[in-house]
Amino acid sequence: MTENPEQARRRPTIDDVARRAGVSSAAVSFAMNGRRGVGEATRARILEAAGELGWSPSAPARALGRGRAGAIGLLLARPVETLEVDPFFLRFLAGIERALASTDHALLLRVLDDEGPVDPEAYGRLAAQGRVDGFLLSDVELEDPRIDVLAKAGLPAVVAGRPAGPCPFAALETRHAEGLAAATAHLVERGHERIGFLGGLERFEFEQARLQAWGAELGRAGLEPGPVAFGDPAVALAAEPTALVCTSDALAAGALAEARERGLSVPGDLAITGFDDSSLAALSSPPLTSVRIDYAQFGEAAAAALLAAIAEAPPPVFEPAAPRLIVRASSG
Amino acid sequence: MTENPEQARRRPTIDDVARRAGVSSAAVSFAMNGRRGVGEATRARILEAAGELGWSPSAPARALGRGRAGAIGLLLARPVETLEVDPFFLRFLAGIERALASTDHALLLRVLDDEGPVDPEAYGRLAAQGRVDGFLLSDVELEDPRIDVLAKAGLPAVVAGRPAGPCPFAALETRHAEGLAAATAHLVERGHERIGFLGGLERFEFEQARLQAWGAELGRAGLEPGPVAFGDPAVALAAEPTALVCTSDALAAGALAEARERGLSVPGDLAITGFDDSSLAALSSPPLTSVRIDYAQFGEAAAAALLAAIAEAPPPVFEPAAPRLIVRASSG
DNA sequence: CCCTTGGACTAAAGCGCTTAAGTTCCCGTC
DNA sequence: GACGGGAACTTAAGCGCTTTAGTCCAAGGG
Repeated sequence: MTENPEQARRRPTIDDVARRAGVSSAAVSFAMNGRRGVGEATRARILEAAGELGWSPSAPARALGRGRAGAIGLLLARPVETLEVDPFFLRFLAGIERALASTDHALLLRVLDDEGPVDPEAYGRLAAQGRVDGFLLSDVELEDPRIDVLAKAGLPAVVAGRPAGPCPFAALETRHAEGLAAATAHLVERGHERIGFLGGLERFEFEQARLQAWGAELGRAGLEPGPVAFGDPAVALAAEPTALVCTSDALAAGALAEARERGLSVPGDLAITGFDDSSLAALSSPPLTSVRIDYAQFGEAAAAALLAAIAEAPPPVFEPAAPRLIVRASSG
Repeated sequence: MTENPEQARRRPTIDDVARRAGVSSAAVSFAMNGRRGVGEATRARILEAAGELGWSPSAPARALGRGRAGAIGLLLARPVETLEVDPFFLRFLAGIERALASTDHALLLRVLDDEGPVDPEAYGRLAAQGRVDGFLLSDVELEDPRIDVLAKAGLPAVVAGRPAGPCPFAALETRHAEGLAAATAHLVERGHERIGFLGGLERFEFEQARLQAWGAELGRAGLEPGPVAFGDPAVALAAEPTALVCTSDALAAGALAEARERGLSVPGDLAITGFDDSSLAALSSPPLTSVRIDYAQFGEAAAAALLAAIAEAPPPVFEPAAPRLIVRASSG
């Protein structure tokens, strides 16, 4: 039966390839994994046989054999509406893919649509099932429970952001805070003296980092800190700043709408800067001054770092690109 | 060695659970898969043992044993900038996750950042590696090469959209065209007689479907078709329509900017409708009339259909929600 | 009382790889 | 000319499940 050459179409296995190349299956395995122990000619013959049969090693079998899933996990816990507005995620994702493309790791994505903090269970399950070899963490919160959960899971992880507490994993960060400082400095340069800050969700570490950057920049300029608000443009405008630094374009667009409602002209009565240079920035009116961070590079670096950690190799260095301030009409 | 109770911490296996529950590993397998052949009491004992050990079946081992990956694949081939602007993808994704959450299938995501059509290779590779049990196809193009590739791969697939050619897979579609017709009808009602159409990429089937819906609606109203353009708002405005139906909010925002440049007031000189009700719609000025399609429901249904196909079960019925026209200032 | 039947469970053979531990064979060495 | 050593392969034992083919036993039927 199993030797029947007329067997039904099934996926070829390593043995089919071995037979066709006239070697043992171990030789095929060696050849496919670039290990030494196979001669040049033999290797070529094996690869040719594999090509002719259209064979690729079975990922599950491989995973089982070497105890590695060959995949990494990314869990997102923001509500969809937030993801939609925020270009971070997709750019970061594109970067991850770029890093993964050269290896043959896959990306397991899980979008947890819940409100509130991530269900740490979800990580544990994926880890317990051996579906992934490691995790990428983004949207780090100040008190992030996921870090503990992952530490217990025994899998490597890489944090995209700067964890507040002690953290056993490698962490990468962009120069986003510097970008926010640049936006603030830009407004100072324009002569503003009452510059407010409008952030998103207070619990995210990056919001806090940006708040600090804003404060520090004002300090450097010898200015009093302006009003600070999170989430609500109305609150931000209530204190009547002459300029407002926002941590996302969506917030800035919200502030724009609020300003319009109050009869304030932008940038005349109120200068506004956004963040991330999303499509909103160029298309809103007036177009928003914004800051562009290379999140794709960030994603690529984070994935590369994770792959290195999985391979127990030294982590690659990450040189985050400088943020770019893109000045448009909203800041005068 | 292997019986050493003080062995190093490693993930528990089915045998550990079996031993603890005092049964064979087969019984554990049966219990975990809800098959008959284990008594109620035994089943409970097994589940308890599994819980105590924190054991979940290994996904790779399972995949190998049953010849199923336990994962589905979604490949995206739009350039990132497009994905960013278009809320379809994330909403669709959220829906998929909703469907997957109850089963224990994982989602393998691949973002192909290339320009141009999808590299069909990418599908083949994932299939050949046995990483996925089926595919979800979106962004169907008129002449879509992926359908042939997938048909050859021998894996089930579900098409989110309406394939133009013959297609061996189940296909689902929303009532988006109806939504575009509603937007058109809305403009007709407002008294417009010269209503243009501005689409995105001509090669997508859904753009064509919307173009047709627009044309049909105008016909129904006894109006001549207005100017048609793809991609470029400037072209759309050159023919001086009094109203413009756009197939995305980003296009509509572009048209808005173009109108402003030409000194046209919106909606006074030109009424504009967008599509998808993205964050852009509410935040641009004037806010955009738009159409909301329940893409999350769509994603959920598509994933459910795929899971059914994989299980060789009859496909669930999909009752696409009615599109909702959201009228805002841009249409008068 | 024997035989069938079916439910509860076990033994063991895969699934398609990887890899530790050989086995050959050849080459260089003293 | 025997011998050590290394490159090129092979053998076979896993990896952790699923599943087929039993085994065993109690209950029911004749």
